[in-house]
Amino acid sequence: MISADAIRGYVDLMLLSLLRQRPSYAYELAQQIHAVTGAEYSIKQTTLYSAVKRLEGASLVTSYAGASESGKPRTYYQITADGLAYLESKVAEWRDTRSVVDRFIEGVEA
Amino acid sequence: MISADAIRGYVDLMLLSLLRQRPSYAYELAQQIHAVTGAEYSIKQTTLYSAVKRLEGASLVTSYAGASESGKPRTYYQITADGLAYLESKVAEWRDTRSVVDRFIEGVEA
DNA sequence: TTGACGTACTACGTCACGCATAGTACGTTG
DNA sequence: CAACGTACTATGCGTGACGTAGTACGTCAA
Repeated sequence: MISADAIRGYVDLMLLSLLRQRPSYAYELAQQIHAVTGAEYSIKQTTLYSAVKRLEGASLVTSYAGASESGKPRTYYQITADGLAYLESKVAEWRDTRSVVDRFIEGVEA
Repeated sequence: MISADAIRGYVDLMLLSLLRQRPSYAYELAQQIHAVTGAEYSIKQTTLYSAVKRLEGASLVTSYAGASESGKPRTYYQITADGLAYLESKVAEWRDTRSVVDRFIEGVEA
């Protein structure tokens, strides 16, 4: 199980990387995160909705109303060119961070 | 340059992994972090002091007064058995998180 | 002698993010 | 007709890294 603290700062990266594949809606994004992490992390509803709003506010995604198979219509999110660029910069930063943290834990048994 | 957001949650891990080698004091820890990260991350004084206090409060490190070559005496920090165990669990969590994030960014150019 | 510099801290406040808690609302299905 | 899954919104909290600021001590150069 991955804690919220451990994943903090990478929710946006996860969401944008999923939206890079194709437009999606909140509920599906949550399911995909659950699946991709092998159930090690389940994003909370509030986290997810506030994250997509944040992304939309920053023009990294745009939203449009789409039909749902059942119930209320859903809001689909689509990555923008800015969002893609942001994703790429975050990925670069992630790779830097990863190599730095790895350098510290060399030799630590776990 | 690694942002504070990217490193957030891993400062304790960095500090404990340094203290695993040998006892040290705040200023030296800051210098080591600067060096190990290749100057990509410089921990701020306030961050560092609040972090070691947090670690001490959680009994993950203990402190003792030691002489300094110049100026005021310094506080040395030493990792405890609990601290070592905590470090190992954090390393395990880091490895999980790392593999999860990597899974998301597969195929993203940076 | 003074003042810049490096070292060694402390106090206080700010901000963002992930989450807890709670509630609304709609449609299908048993 | 109630339970369930889906599709959200509102409010507030805790934590951690940081900004800003100040104290204090010693050395060294001008």
